[in-house]
Amino acid sequence: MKILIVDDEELIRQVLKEYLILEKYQIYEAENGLEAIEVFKKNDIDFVIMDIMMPKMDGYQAIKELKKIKNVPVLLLSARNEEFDKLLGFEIGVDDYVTKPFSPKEVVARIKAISKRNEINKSLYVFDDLLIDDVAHEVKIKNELIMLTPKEYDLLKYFVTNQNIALTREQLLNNVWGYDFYGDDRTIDTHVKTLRQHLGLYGKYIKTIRKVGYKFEFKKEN
Amino acid sequence: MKILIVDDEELIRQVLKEYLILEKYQIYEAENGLEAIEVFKKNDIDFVIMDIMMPKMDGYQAIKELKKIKNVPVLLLSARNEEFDKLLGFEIGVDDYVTKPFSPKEVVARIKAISKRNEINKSLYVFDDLLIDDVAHEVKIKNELIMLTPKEYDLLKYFVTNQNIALTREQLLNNVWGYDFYGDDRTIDTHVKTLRQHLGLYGKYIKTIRKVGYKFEFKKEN
DNA sequence: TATATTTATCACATTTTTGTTATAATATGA
DNA sequence: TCATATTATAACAAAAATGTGATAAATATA
Repeated sequence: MKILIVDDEELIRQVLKEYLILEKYQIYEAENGLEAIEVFKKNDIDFVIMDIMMPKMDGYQAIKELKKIKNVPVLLLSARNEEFDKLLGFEIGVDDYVTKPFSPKEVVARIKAISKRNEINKSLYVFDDLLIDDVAHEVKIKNELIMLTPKEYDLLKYFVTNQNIALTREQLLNNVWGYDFYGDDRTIDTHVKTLRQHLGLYGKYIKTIRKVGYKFEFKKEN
Repeated sequence: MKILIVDDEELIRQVLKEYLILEKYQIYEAENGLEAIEVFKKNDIDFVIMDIMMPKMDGYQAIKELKKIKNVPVLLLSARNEEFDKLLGFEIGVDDYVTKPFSPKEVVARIKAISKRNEINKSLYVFDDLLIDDVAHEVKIKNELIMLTPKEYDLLKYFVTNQNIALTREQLLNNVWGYDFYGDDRTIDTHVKTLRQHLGLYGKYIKTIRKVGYKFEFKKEN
């Protein structure tokens, strides 16, 4: 996980960095808001630790800009409670905050908590032994990697992100193949076939809905 | 479009909010039924996501009250299927539901689906223990899946979307079979027969109207 | 460019659904 | 009540939809 630390005090950045590296996080740094946006654009940052008071562009502004690019969790650092209070009025998406002086351990603990909280947001789908990890772009059954073709993967992903919804062939074509695809409906059937084969036991969770299309519906068996 | 999220768990509200904001919806929140009504009165809400189990005033009550003020589509969140079953007796206007734990993406997809439908073209029909969920394209009786053929399903859907209306065979042929169907009238009878069979106890709610056709009319017993 | 992989389409097999027919059951009205 | 009209039912053949395997076209990769 890539964390971006934004603070004008080098000492603070350094201390945090040390602690976070111990936790296996990958660290990026920035001295002010403008720099933060630069770094944020270039790297696929997962988490931002942001100071409010900074030269050039302050934390408020920076967070607003960052959120436009990608919605990441933000932990705010502020010198005093009053500073933070001002922020509340802005209703920027801040996930948590600590006031200076803080203990690095507290920061680490809070980052972990926030990360857990957003786990629902993660692109990880688990159906018993079937695991679809979209970040890693891999599918596993009983911890064994399943090799899917790109189309099969896309199709599966669309199915699991639209669980329990009857998907028409048209919908599937539009959303998996794209609106510019003018091929045959039956193409889907073939891909569903191969996908089911690859999914083995889990293939049956792709239900056929006659005259309509298909539906992914997982029901735990006992 | 303004969506009101009513749930006592902040995490759930937050997660849903994040996803729905990405879809450009304007979000309002409430922790319980009472608060929901407050917020609902003050703002011109277009859609409500409602949890059943809440302190102070539960979802049942809240929906009833809200519907008095303005008839908006409601998506229900419920912890378990049993909770939802209880609701069936109430015949409140619920348009769709998901059971926890749900995927935020499914909720978004369902909201989109419901929004597309107009008043007449609802997605969820409930008659006591009979449930017709058009998003999932399934029919349940006492929470048991009923297997219908495509024609039976279409026929049933046409019946329930035209409740209490005597439908001539011609109407049924035109609207369920299509205007280009030039077959026999008796075809309907056969499909009504099998549909009634599949609906078991609920089959009787498809009334025969001699010399005319059929009518779906549900009346709560006792 | 050659090779391997992936994708789309076709043709045929299999399964499911549908419409029709014939016959039974039921309702209606004289 | 009975004759008649109308609907319900069951069986079955025809039609339609989906599953499948083979193959050709397209695309990516070395």
